[in-house]
Amino acid sequence: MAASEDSEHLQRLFCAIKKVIRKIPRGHVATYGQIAELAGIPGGARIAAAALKTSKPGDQLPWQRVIGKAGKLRGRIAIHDPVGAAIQRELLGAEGVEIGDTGLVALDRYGWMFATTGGRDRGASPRRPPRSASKSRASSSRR
DNA sequence: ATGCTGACTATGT
DNA sequence: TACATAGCCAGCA
Repeated sequence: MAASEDSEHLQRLFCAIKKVIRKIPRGHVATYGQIAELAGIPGGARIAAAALKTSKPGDQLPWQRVIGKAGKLRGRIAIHDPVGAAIQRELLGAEGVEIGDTGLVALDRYGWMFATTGGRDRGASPRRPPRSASKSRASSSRR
């Protein structure tokens, strides 16, 4: 069974990753590491990325919901094609995911299994309107 | 068979 | 805070 194991292993890898990505509920986003971990590949964030890269738009994979741990929209399309980035941003916004002015997604609010499982540490107000009246820094941001 | 790259992440300076 | 380097796993040259 070793021979077929390899094939199955590869198939299972991509299949698991795709499955995980499809499991991402609407209005939420997940990170590569999270997806890889759920797919059975802890630390294989690049594998999840590779899976998306190799996959095609016909796979119904909501790659838009897959972002970096920093909340930054990653992706060859988003980087190489500014139009693609705009599309991703638009799609996420249509799902209810709001993006900061700098293009950052609030994982604290939209993070998959992060806001749903009540991950929030301490009552730090999960919903914290990010920027509002910038200009005056100082303020209490942090803490 | 060996090595580099890559849609990442964490740590160090 | 920002840039640079190391670690990680799989695909591809």
